[in-house]
Amino acid sequence: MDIIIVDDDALVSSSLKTIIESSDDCRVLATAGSGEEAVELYEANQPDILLMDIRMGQMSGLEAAEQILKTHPKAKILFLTTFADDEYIIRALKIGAKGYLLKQHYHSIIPALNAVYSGQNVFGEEITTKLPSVMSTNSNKKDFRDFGILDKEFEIISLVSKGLSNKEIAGELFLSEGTVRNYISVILEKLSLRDRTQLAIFYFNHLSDNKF
Amino acid sequence: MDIIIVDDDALVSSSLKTIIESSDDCRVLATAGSGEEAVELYEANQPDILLMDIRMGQMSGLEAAEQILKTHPKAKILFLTTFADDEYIIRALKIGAKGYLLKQHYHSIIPALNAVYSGQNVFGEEITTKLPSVMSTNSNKKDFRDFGILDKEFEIISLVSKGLSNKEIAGELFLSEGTVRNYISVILEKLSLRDRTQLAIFYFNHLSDNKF
DNA sequence: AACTTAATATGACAATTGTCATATTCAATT
DNA sequence: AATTGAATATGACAATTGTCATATTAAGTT
Repeated sequence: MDIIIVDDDALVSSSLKTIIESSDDCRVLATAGSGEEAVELYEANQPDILLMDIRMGQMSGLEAAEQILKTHPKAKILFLTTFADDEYIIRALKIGAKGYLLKQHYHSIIPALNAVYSGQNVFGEEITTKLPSVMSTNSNKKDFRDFGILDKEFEIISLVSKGLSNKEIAGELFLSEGTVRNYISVILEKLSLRDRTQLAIFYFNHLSDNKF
Repeated sequence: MDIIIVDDDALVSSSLKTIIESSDDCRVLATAGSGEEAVELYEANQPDILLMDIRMGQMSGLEAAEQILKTHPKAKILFLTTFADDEYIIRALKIGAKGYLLKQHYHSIIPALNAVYSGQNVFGEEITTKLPSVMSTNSNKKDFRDFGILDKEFEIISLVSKGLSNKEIAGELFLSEGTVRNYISVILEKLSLRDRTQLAIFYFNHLSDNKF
């Protein structure tokens, strides 16, 4: 299958090229260094797959993709980036990209290309867990520890996230209401949040311990 | 890589087996015909990938997956079905499945398996186009309508669930702060909730726990 | 024109919430 | 015994929130 690689870092695109051409049935038709160039090269070469970085100079990969898909709705565009950014995922999906990989996993690039070529959509491991409204099954307060959240604080967070008021939480944990308020105050500070509602939302976005 | 196939239709699983074993690096360790059997076989064989139908006799593929992932969080489970149903997508993602394919595409099964094996998540063509809508706020409207929630109210709910204050919501929707308060008051009444935090929780619960 | 309805707004009010500075208690450490 | 440091508490305060009763306005409808 024919592939075009787009990345503003020439080192990246050339090593990608090496990796990809190590597979018999992959050919790299060209490499581009910008979104504008990507559009041109796509027109000229009509590759099976366009493998493109998202963050680039002036025209982002997303914009380039949008433009290409406008004239070639069947184009298979696969994004490749270092970060798993929620905004990007959603936008990439909306635009109609065939997937979104992380650069780190170079050994999984070839299988991903094949899957896309055969009509599938492919997403890097970390992606699925980040989809809004979708939470991974493995619960962990490790995430919270990363923010310096203590066990007791975590307990309070999970009660807030069940919808309890301060008074109710106090009753539940045999603390005074004021103490609970203090805890929450500290928690919000640590997580740079403003109020208990944002806290609950944060909890739901980071955890899946949810049984109500 | 080692694979176990689960489908209550023996014809399907045997033809899948044939397809998969046509690839040199795939071995089918076993085939199961029910969710219960799938759990047992997984325990016994620890395959690299479990390829499983969603709709089956009494224990659905989703339930079986949930159970397996409880004890084997790293299990790679790939669903395979005839329908692209929103509910299923959400549920499968939430559980932690590695993907979701459509039975129609025989030729793309092997590439998909390879991609999953190498750590990617794979979704059939039709899936991705649905994902954005599934993730977007629109998808839940229906659920909320069941509670008599109007469009305008839903808009406010989703802003509350993003962590905005009344003032911010007012700014966003060009309403007065008081009006927003009134709206929320009505919403809480309709959903029998007490405050905005419970509302956000309710919202998130309906996103992720969307019906079994 | 008169009537009705939906959407929006206001003001008053109490309750809850979050912040902060300052205790108190108790256990561990020196 | 004295000191330290956590966990917990208190009170004062402002801001936010939720409730409610009551306008106002614009858009239909009769």
